[in-house]
Amino acid sequence: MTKPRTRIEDLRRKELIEAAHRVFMRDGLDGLTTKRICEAAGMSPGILSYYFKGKEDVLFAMVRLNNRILMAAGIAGMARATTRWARLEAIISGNFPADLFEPNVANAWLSVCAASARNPRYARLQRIFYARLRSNLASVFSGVVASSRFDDLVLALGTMIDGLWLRRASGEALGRDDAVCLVMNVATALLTEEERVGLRLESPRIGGSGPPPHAQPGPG
Amino acid sequence: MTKPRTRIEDLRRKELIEAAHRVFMRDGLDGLTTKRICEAAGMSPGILSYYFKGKEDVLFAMVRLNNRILMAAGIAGMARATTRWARLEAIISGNFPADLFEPNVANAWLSVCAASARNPRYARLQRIFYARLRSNLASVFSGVVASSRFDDLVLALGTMIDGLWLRRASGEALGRDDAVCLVMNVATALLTEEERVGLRLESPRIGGSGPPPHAQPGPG
DNA sequence: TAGTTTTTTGTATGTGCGTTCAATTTTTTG
DNA sequence: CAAAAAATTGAACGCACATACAAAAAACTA
Repeated sequence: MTKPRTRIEDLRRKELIEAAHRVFMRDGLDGLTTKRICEAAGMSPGILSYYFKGKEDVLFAMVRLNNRILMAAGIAGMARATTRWARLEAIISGNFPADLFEPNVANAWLSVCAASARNPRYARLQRIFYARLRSNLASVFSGVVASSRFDDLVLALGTMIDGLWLRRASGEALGRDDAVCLVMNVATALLTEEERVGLRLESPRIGGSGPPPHAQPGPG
Repeated sequence: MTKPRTRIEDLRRKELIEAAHRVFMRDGLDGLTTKRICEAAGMSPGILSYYFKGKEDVLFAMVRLNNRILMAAGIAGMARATTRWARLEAIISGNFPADLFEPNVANAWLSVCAASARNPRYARLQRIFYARLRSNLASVFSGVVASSRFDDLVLALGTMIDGLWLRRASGEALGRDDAVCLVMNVATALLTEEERVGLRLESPRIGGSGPPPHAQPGPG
């Protein structure tokens, strides 16, 4: 045993991370200061360095929380999917959670994207997300779409999802339903008639050796 | 007459803006400080406020320069296009200039996107760019593609271009040629056979009442 | 309750930033 | 060339930030 962590320690950590997340959503990555975080948590400014090594630590934990929230929001629809096509719809739909696909959230995510170019830890989180999307789509397409075309398909859908989030950050872009619709249209157009039939007819293998049926909401 | 601008004044302005652009590309938006800008221009730190009202002014001018560079890089291919299809290819291709579709440039652009959520001036520049892409695509599709489908088409292509730039910022994404190829594939898939034939056969109206044949490279 | 540890506070410190400005150098003018 | 104007310098200022830390408060223990 190295450390006997107290309950209060974990609690304060969580409170600070959640406070950071609130400030992050409200003021963006630039407006995120230690003082504001502590203020939002109802604590004294010095408390942060007692529970964290520094600001970077809180930031990283906060981005992870953000990712977890985005992911959790998307899982719901997956369970009800009984065909591959429905599963595809659930994945796409899960990438645009109704209450999260909003300008401020999108902009926050965008800031992290921009920052991850010079921050390996963020870049790693992002890679994990992309990999999960790919894995989810693989569970839909494998056996129906030729593997040679699979890469392009994943890339096109993923890129489009990213682009829609990016535009959402500007505030004047498509809303959730239109975004889902657009991606589904593109997916439909990219598939052959034969493939579309295959996706509609076959039942998905649930609980098999394939990847877990987790939605992959939000691009980062 | 309000101001008798000297030659040296315009020259220094230009030098500072270009220096800012270099620093911007090298250190990102966060690493862009007045000191570094002046240093890159080979001048003293105080010079900046002599030629500009403040840092924000240089920043804005720099983003405009960045846009102008991106635009200029894409015009080339347009002139040689003789069919609508070739024009479409030129527009898409022009959105990924060979020497500019690089991680650092993409990341710089991404920073501006993120910042434009809280900066009306940046947002305005971005809107102009989107409008121009739409206008360019309109000159390709009008008369061949039903206007009811035009919006979706523009949106899909524009979003995909944005997404590819976003991913390019991470450094591990598609290169220029693959990006162009992917967007063209999507464009092909979204068009009907009839429309594709129409685009290939008809000659584009150049110098007509349509929009100018300017490429629209880079999303912002 | 008295002693000990844990937790919280508020202030202090150092750093880097944008900006200002009087002094200095360079250029222009008569 | 001398006087005036323009251009440039480099140091100084105020500010906001992340962080450190001694003092105070609270919680726990025996």
